[in-house]
Amino acid sequence: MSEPRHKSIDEQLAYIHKGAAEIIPETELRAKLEQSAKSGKPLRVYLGVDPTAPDLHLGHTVVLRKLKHFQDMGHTAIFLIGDFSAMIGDPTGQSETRPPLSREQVDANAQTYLAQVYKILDPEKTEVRYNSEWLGKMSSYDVVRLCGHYRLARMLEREDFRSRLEKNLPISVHELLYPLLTACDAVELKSDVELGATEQKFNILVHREIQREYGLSPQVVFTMPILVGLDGAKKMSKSLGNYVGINEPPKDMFGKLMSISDDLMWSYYELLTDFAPPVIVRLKEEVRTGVLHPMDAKMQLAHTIIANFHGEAAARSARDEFQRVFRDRQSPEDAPVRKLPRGAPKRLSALLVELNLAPSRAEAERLIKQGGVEIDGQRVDDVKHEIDLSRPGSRFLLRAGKKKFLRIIVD
RNA sequence: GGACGGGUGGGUGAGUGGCUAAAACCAGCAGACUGUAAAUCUGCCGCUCCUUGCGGGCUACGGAGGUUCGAAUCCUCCCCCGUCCA
Repeated sequence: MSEPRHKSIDEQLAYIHKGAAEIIPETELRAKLEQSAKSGKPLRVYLGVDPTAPDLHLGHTVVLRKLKHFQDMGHTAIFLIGDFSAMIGDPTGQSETRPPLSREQVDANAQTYLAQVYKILDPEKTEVRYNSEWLGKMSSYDVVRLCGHYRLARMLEREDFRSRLEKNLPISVHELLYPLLTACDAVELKSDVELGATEQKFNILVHREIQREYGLSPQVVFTMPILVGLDGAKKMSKSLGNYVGINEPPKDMFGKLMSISDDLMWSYYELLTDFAPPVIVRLKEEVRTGVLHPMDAKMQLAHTIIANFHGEAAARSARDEFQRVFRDRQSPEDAPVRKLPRGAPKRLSALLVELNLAPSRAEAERLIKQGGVEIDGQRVDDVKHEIDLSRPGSRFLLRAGKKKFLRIIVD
């Protein structure tokens, strides 16, 4: 471990502050930073995740990026994989007990998870832990003791529980255990700061209190806002389909990012880029006064985010491609290629389903009828249209809807 | 354990024997307009077959049986959720 080059406390705080939703208590963070500077002992900062959704999207990166900020300043970033707590599942309103993940599943998930996380964090400097390490060893006696440290009334203060009680929705007892068990992580890790999205605030606060119960110096609660998804309304999530995956091809990322609303772009600037706050303010002002076209601001945003994950060159080519296809209305240069076996003519609608461009024949036909399908730039709205698959080597460009292109080659 | 209320399409939620593939709203999709933005307008929105027609078939209102020419709607049993009482 090389000696970290500490910035001044004020500089650190300013850097850390960007995008933060809440820091509780703020004064304690400063005190801890000062203490750390004095003793040369880095702060222990952790982020806990359930390894249940191994495909990361930009929403996950908000908090990861914050963890990286701490790491960049020489503090210890701890990435905690909640392999044990995942089987309880964080209360979500429809919570069910999930079957425990097998060791193999956990390992596999953790590997794909980490591979993605390391696109942001420095693998050399990241401490990775699994909470089955200690939670798996607890006896029921330990659990009872743990529960003794917290009151039901406090537990029911949680917004999610309260609203479910009000709405007469079910709350399972095991859900109450989630914040308590994960508190053991904070105790075990002796963390100074715990990061999380705002929806984790309650849990992290419980962790803080339990740490105190166990005689530790309580951690600082550090929350980041939830990233709003592409629809501009709901939280970014895979199930809502309003997400940008960090492993997606640069071109897809570009298209998706360009489709966000102008208003939303600013929170993306704040939460997904390292642009300094004053720079963002200036951009915003330029757009407001008409000096900068909002689309150009958005392109810069998309470019910056993509460069983070795929590098500068890929970002640039995604941008060029975007302009070619959507501004200049030319066909995409490198649409994904699909080979089809030679054979009898096939209905276009059947082909769309076969190629996963439509979920069902009915929808494929609808798409065609409504003029959403093009072959080599020509709209095809005849439901009965058949595709000739008899000549080997023949090729055409198929477009289904706004964004989906496939280059078809007959084998 | 008892009393009562409830379980409808991706979501909210109408519907109490046929006119209901099931109102309405939201979400979603396509087209127009654009900056592949937002807003707006138009259309679509269970699956499937073909002769693409206000066409045929199949599946669908927690589950399983039953009554009926006909059931999301009535009956029986079961499962699940909530409230109150203990």
